Amino acid sequence: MEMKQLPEKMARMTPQRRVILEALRKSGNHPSADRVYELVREKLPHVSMGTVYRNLETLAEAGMIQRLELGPGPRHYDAGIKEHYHIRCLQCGKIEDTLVELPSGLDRAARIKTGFQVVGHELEFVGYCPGCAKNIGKIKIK
Amino acid sequence: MEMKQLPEKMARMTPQRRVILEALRKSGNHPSADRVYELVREKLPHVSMGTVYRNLETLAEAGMIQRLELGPGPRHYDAGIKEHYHIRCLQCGKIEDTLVELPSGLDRAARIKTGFQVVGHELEFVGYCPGCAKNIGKIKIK
DNA sequence: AAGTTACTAGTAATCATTACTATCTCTAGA
DNA sequence: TCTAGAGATAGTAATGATTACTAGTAACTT
Ligand SMILES: [Mn+2]
Ligand SMILES: [Mn+2]
Ligand SMILES: [Zn+2]
Ligand SMILES: [Zn+2]
Repeated sequence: MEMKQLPEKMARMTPQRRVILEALRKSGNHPSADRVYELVREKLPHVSMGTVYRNLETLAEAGMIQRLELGPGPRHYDAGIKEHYHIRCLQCGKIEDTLVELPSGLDRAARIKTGFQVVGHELEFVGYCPGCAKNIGKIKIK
Repeated sequence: MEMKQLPEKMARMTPQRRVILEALRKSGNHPSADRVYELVREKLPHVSMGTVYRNLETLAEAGMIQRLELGPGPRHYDAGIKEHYHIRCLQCGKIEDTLVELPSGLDRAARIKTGFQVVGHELEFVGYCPGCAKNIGKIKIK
């Protein structure tokens, strides 16, 4: 009897995959792949960068983590999977959750305006985190 | 007597810069740098990729065009500078304007929730364009 | 146990972007 | 008008992030 326990495209929960998922969950914030790599290496010194990328991809594909594709620079990952938005500091790059709500009919409005079959949306706020904000103006930007 | 006619950081309107701006404006859609490069080369066969990147950056910095940093893949540019949102086709990558409105207090709400000094936000819808939507399901995705 | 598939480490390759360098061009005085 | 910068350019090298490839290992199926 065959039964599919793990999501599509993820046949096995390997040690590497498990540690990568753990690392992301414990990190608290929204690390990029190479930050996850650093964390994972503490447990698995021989892990390869490719394995980290591949598994972050696989986990995201399976809906167990979220990819954050917005903004410039490297991609970031999020252990939180329920929809929520983020704010990014233009100075230091920090990414934090932003618990604001959007009107529910938004995607429907987009479908009506564009004729696209709308799957969803991505939203990111940008600004300066408290720490950086207090220094803006004091520091000369280059 | 010194007088600054052009926006900060853009001292001169060179032929290359002008053609790049023209190309973006005439393109209608939301090209990436290397699409702009193709278009510009029709007028200036000897233009270099670096010039295209540098000037798109400069023009954006000067507020004459908009950079679209959303989603995966290369950066895109937009001759339209008033705030509006976009939708991206997950199949073919096409980017179109989406004329929906967001509640006005949104950035303020984000500031209150996060303590960040909020500069603005970026929003992108994702889905399937009419052309691609009608083929989804018919085609085997690899 | 054997065959099959998923996965991994290590490395090479690719893609998008930025940096560097020598040369050119414009412009503001002298 | 001449000239010294500053600004810009073409061409190329370098970088950063990600993906692809390869040969070997581990796990599942029968
Ligand atoms: Mn989050
Ligand atoms: Mn637009
Ligand atoms: Zn900051
Ligand atoms: Zn499409």
